[in-house]
Amino acid sequence: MTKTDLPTSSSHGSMKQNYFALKLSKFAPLSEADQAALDTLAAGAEFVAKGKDLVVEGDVASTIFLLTEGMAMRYHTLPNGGRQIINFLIPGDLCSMHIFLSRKRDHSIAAVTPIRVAPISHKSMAHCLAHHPGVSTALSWVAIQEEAVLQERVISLGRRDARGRIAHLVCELFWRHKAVGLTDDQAFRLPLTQEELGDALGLTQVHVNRVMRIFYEQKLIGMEQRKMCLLDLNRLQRIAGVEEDYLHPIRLPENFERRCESSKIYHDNFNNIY
Amino acid sequence: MTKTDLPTSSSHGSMKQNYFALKLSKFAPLSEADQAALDTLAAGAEFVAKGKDLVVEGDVASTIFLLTEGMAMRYHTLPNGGRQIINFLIPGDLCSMHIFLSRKRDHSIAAVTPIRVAPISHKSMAHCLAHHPGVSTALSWVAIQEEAVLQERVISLGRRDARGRIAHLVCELFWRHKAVGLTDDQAFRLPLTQEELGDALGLTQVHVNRVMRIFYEQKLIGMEQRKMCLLDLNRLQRIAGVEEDYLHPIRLPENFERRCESSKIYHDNFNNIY
DNA sequence: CGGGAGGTTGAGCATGTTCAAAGGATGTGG
DNA sequence: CCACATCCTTTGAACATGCTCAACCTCCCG
Repeated sequence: MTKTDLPTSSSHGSMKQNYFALKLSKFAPLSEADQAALDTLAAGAEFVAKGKDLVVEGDVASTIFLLTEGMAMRYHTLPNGGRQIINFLIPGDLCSMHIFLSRKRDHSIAAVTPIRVAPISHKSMAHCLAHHPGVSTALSWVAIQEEAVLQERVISLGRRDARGRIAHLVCELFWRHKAVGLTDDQAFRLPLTQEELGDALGLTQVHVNRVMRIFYEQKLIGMEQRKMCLLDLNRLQRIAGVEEDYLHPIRLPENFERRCESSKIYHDNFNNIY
Repeated sequence: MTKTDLPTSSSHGSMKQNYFALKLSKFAPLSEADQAALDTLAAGAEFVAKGKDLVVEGDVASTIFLLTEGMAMRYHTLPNGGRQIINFLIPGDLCSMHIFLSRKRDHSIAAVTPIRVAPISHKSMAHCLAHHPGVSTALSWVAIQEEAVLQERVISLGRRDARGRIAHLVCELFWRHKAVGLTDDQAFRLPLTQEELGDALGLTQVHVNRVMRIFYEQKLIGMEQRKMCLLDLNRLQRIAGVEEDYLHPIRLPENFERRCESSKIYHDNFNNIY
């Protein structure tokens, strides 16, 4: 399983779907030109083997990566050997533009499955942002949304028990996959080991197993061939401790249109920093 | 203790220190004009009583608040009544510009002590960003740094035990206070109850107490009159699981100057969203 | 002096951990 | 195509960290 096929797209067609463009389009209207620009960015996708580190410290001013296929993770290794997975990346996600902030070897990004990433130079990113206001707007929203997800993780780790954490993570990943069209009804590909889940949730692999076992028995979730199916979303949400009318942060904010005026966004920001 | 004096500035002078400007100046060089603009922003500070909610949902497009004195917190309440404090705000911090993303009553901001906040309208913020590139640059860095802090919280909650979490939080708060000149040698004001610490750290008040008790006995920290003193920073860092040569994310990135070119930053971003 | 908020302490308990071993699944090399 | 190796899951039993409940203390402030 090192150089085999990339089991990402949930389905049939072999037409290459641009998940990045799809995701951004949910945050701001994208013109034909915007779309084309995004396709260009995503074009030169390269293969990276499972388990390989994509980003390590030192690459201070290196490239940004756009994940086009497979799953990756951002993680941190503690002095005692423990690992905390900060979050998972799915197709359409950018590998944090802020990595350069980190110090030594902590806080890297690795491929969880075999993946494909499109390296994007700072220059071409800056160019794209400058010339495609829609993209800029959308990316700003993406950044905000990412922060919201991080906050949810804090809440999970701080105040939810094992059941709640697992239920919540599964829901989160489901919503995110859905946002890029990578769901198949209530199911989506979840190629994570129980150990990886544990490292993201602050639990041991053994305990993740036990809880998931119970979830299976209670027909809350189903899993086969690395495909996870949410059999009772409502109950999962209740276990996760999200309100009845819970709307995931991953969605358009209300009065969205009102706020989308024009112009580049991230753009100057970006230029300034890099 | 509802309307008494605000016990913020560690010291002597009654000259009003602009912590916001001080903080930003560590991220980008600020001109006289920039400084003046920041002073204007921070000018109309209003009093808010301890325990009062500053920001609740619904204030979608309301003002931003700049904390000038005292301590506040961002928190979330779970359906079961539990509370997770996402982070603490100290003088010079902005109350997240992204609150409008949240939904119902979850995720509010409250005053932990009596505080003073300067309300900033979107318009004046936008104006400031547009005309003061240095401010824009610095604010971008602040946003990045905040995300880094959030990540550290995830790591703490996920993979550190009670001792590590407490040691880490205490160090973090120390560094942040130091960055705005609110430390007095190894000491700083920490007006948090053990319950609040627990709610930030995913622990119970009782357990926070027990661990801190041990820290006192081991002469790791000292506390009197709500003033916390780090008696052995190195050992604390080791307990927190931060490397020997640990440099807090809160600092200028290496090759910083190289990256500071010019121009507005946050600016367009901001205009677009609000 | 009395009330309240916050800190301290104890005893029993529970959720989740550790260690260990065995049982699939899957892919590789012979 | 089988056999082995590896990685992942499953399960059990003992243990431990941190929780709950409950009481008491202490200091501040009115």
